[in-house]
Amino acid sequence: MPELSKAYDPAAVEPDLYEDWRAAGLFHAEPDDDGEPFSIVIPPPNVTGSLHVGHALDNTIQDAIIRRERMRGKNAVWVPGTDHAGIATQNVVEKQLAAEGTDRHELGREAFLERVWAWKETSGGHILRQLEKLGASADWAREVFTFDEKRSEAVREVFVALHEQGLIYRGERLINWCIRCHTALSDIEVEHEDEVGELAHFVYPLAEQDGIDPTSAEGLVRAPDGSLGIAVATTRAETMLGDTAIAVHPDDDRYTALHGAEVRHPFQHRTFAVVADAYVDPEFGSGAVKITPAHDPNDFEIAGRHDLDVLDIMDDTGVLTEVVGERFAGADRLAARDLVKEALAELGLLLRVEDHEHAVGHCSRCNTIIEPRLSLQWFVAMRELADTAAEAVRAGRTRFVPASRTQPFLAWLENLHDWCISRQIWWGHRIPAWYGPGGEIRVSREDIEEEGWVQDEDVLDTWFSSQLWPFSVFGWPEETPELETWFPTSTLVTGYDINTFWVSRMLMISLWFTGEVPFRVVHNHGLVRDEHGKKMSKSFGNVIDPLDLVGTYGADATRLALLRSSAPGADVPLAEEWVEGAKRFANKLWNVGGFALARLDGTRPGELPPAGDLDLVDRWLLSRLQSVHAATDAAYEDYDWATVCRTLYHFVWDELADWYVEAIKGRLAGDDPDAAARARQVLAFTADTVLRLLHPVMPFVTEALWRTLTGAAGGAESLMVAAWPEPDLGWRDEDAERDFATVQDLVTEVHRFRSQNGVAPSVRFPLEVTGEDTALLRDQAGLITSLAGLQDLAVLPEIPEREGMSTIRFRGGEAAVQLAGLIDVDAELARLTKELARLTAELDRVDGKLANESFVTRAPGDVVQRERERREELRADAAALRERVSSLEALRR
RNA sequence: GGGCGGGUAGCUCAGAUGGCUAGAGCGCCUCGUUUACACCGAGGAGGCCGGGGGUUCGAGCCCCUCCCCGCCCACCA
Repeated sequence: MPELSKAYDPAAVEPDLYEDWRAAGLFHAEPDDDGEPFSIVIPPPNVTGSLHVGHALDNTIQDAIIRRERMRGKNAVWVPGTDHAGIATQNVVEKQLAAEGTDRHELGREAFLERVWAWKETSGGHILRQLEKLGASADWAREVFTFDEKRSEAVREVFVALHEQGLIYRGERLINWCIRCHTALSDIEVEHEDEVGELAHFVYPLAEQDGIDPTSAEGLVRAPDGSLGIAVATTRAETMLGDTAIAVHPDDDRYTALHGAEVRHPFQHRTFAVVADAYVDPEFGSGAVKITPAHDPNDFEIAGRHDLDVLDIMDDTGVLTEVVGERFAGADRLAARDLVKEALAELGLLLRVEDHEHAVGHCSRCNTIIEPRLSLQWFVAMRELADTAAEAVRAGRTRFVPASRTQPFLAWLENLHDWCISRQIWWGHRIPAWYGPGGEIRVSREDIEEEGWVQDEDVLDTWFSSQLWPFSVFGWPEETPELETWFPTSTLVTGYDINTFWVSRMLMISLWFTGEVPFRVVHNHGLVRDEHGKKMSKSFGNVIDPLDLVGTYGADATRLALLRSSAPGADVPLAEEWVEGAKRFANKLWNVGGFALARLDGTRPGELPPAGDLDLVDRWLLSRLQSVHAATDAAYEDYDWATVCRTLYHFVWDELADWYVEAIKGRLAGDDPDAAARARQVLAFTADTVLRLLHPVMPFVTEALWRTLTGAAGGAESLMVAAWPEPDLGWRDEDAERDFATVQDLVTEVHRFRSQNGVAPSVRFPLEVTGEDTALLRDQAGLITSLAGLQDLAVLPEIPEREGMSTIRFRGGEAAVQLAGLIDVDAELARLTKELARLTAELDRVDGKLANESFVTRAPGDVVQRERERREELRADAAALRERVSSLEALRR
C-alpha cells in the first residue's frame, strides 16, 4: 500500500502529475483519433499578459469542460495560443525605448518591429506557462499566435476577399482618435465614463447687426457686449474654433425667422449660417446647436446633410493648428478650452459656465480622453455581416449560456456602426493595400513590389485577426484535417465583457467565410470580483494573484474556489479565505482516501454485490451516490459550476465522510470478513465514482488518489482518460434512504441530548428505544450503538414508564435514558420548560391552521395530511417533554 | 436616456412548477485527545426573506408600486 502523507500537500503532488500527463501525451489529440470531435479554442490572452484571476477562472472552466469531454470518450482538443495585441504590445516596447531615451521613430519601422519580435520571443507568452500551474490540459503542441505566418495568411485572405466584396472600404470619416497612442480606435475601444464637466454658454453675434429688430425672432439674445446673436452651449469650448454652422430645429418657432441668417465668428474672419435640422432637440439649452463637423460625429452628419464646410482644427497630438488663428494655435485642446472661454469673456460674448455631468470617452488602452476626429481610414461595412450573425443566433445555431445574454447581444448587433479597422501603429498585420504613383489603390493577396508602389503604413485592429481564431487556429484557408474535424468548435468560454469585441465578430466573420457558426455554445461566465462584489483593481488594493493562490493552497483548491463561486449569470466573488476553505476540502478528500486505502486491503473498484446482500448503510450510500451522480451530470451540462461543486462537496463531506466512513469502521475492524468485504466493495466503488466526477474540477488530488485506489500505473493509465461513469439508477432505493434517515435522526438526537446536558461523548450509557419499525431498529442496533457511543441499545415494543427516565424523541420513534447521575437536573429542567413553551406555540399554530375550514377543504390532500401528521408529532413531543419534566422533578425529590 | 441583474443569517450565496420547522460555507459561542482528518468532530446562537399593497386556505417564490445597489449600452450640444 503506497503511503499517503497525513495532510494533503499539493506542492508535492501537482508538478509531478502534470509532467506525467504531459509525457504520456494525454493533452494531445489528432484529427483521426477515436471519438466524436469536441473542441475548444482558448480566448487568446495578450502575449504581454500575465495570469490574473479572470484568466484563472476562464481557463479553469475550459479545462473542466475539456477534461470531462475527454473522459466521456470524445476526441477532445483544447487549442492554446496568444494574441499579438497590437497597441498593448507596442506600448510595452515603446516604454522600454523611452527608458533607453529613444523612441520608435528614431529606430525606424523595421528595427522597431525586430525589437518587438525579440521581446515576444523572450518575454511573451509567459501566461501560457502559468496556465500549466493551474493544471490546464491544453494541447500545447498546437500553440498558435495571431501574428504568426499561418494566421497572417488568413488575415490577408479575409481582408482581400471582403474588399473584393465591397465590404471593406477606405474613407474619410469621423473616428475616435487617441492623441497618446496616435491612432484611430473602433467605437468599442472607447470607454465612456460619467464626469462632471462644464457647459459654456456663449453668443454668436449676427453678422449684420444694423437694422435688426431684436423682437423679430424669439431666439435672439443680447450678449453682455450688447450685440444681438444666437446663444449656444458646449462642453468643449475649443471646438467653437472649428464651428461652421448653427443648427436649430425646423419646427422651432423661435428661430424660424433666423433660418439662413449669418453669424460672425468672433476670432476668425468668417461667417456661417443658421441651418434647420431635425436632429436638434429644441428642449435642450437655447435650442440652437453649434456645429463642429470635424470634431463631433453628429455634427459631421449634419454637415453632410447641409453641405457645410469641415474645418479640422487639431493635429494628431491634440494640439490646435494654425487654422484656428494665432491666438490659439499651438495650444493643447484642454488648454485651449480655457483660452477660448477667456477670449469670449473679454469680448463680452460669454453668457455663463455651469457644471454639467456627461459621458466622456476614454481610450481603453491608456485612458486618455478620446478626440473625435476626421480621418482617412479603412472600414468594414457591418450591416450585412451583423444581420447574418443575428439570424444564426435567433435560429439557435449558436446558443448563449446563460440564455439571458442573448437579448443584449442581439440588440447590440442591431445598432452596429461600421468598424474602423486601421490603426496608426506598427505592430500588427499591415494593411494589404498599395498605392501607385498615380494615386491608384490596389488591394492584393500578394505583396506588390513594382517600382513606385508603396504599401499602406497602417496595421489592422488586433480584433481583426482574433475574429478568425476559431478557424485560423486550424489552418484556414487551407482545408486541413483539423479544420475538417474540429471546426465548428463546440464551446467558447469567455466573460460577457468581450461579447461585443470578440464573440460577435467571430460569429459574423465565420458565418461569412465558412457558412458555419464558429461555436455551438457561448458560455459566458461572470467577472471575478472581491468578496464584496467590488471589481479587483490595483488602486483598491484588492487584487488576488492566482499564482499566489496556487502556491499557497494548490491548484485544486484555487480551481474549486473559483468554480464554486461561479453560478450562472452571476459575477464571481472571491476571497483568499474561501480558497483556504477549498483547500480544506482537498484535505478532507485526501484523508477519506487515506482511510479507504489503508483499509481496502487490496479491494479494487469493480462489481458490487447484489443489493440484497448489502447492509442498510451500503444501500443508502449507493442510492445517494446515484442521485448525486445524476445531479452532477445535469449541472455539468448546464455549465452550473456552483452546483457541480456544491453537490459533490456535500456528498463527500457530509455523507461519505461523516456517515458512511463512520458507519463501516465497526465492520472493517470486526470479525465478519464478508461484512467487511461488502463495505470495502461499496467504499471502493463510491470512491472511484466520486473521483471521476470530481476530476474535471480538482484534477490533481483526484488523480493521485485514483491511481492508488485502482493501482493504475500512471502515464496512459490515468484518471484523466478514464471513462466518465454512467449513473445506474437501479441503485436508487427510497426505502433505504428513509430507513437510514431514521437511524441518522436517532443518532443525531442522542448527540444533541449529550451536548445539551453536558454528557461527554466518552460517557457510555444504555438506551432503550422503540418506534414504528422495531425490526429496523433491532437490525441496526449495533450500528446505532457505535455511532451514538452507547453502552447498549435495547429495542423494546414499548417503553415502560419509570421514574427518573427521560425520553428522546426522534423521527420514527422514541428512546429513553436513565438520567440519574448523568445530568445536571436543574439546568435541564429550565431548558425543558423553555422548550415546552416553544412547542406549545408551534402546536397552536398548526391547530389554528387545521381549524381553518378553507385550508382543509381547498389545500391538496397530501398537504393537509402532512399538517395532521405534524400535529400528532407535536402532541407526542409535548407529551414526551412533560414526561421528562415530571421524571426530572421526581429525581430532584 | 434605454436595457439587464440583484436586495434572504455578521459576510458571500442556495432556495424547479406557491405547501413540512427558510438552508450552506465562512465568522461567532459551547463541548470534545471517538485509532482518516484539529486543514477535525458534535452541538448551538443568529433571519419583520428591501418597504408597502394585492392575489390565495397558504407568498422568499406570483401581480402592482416604491426604495436601494451593481452592470452593460447610448452621437443630446
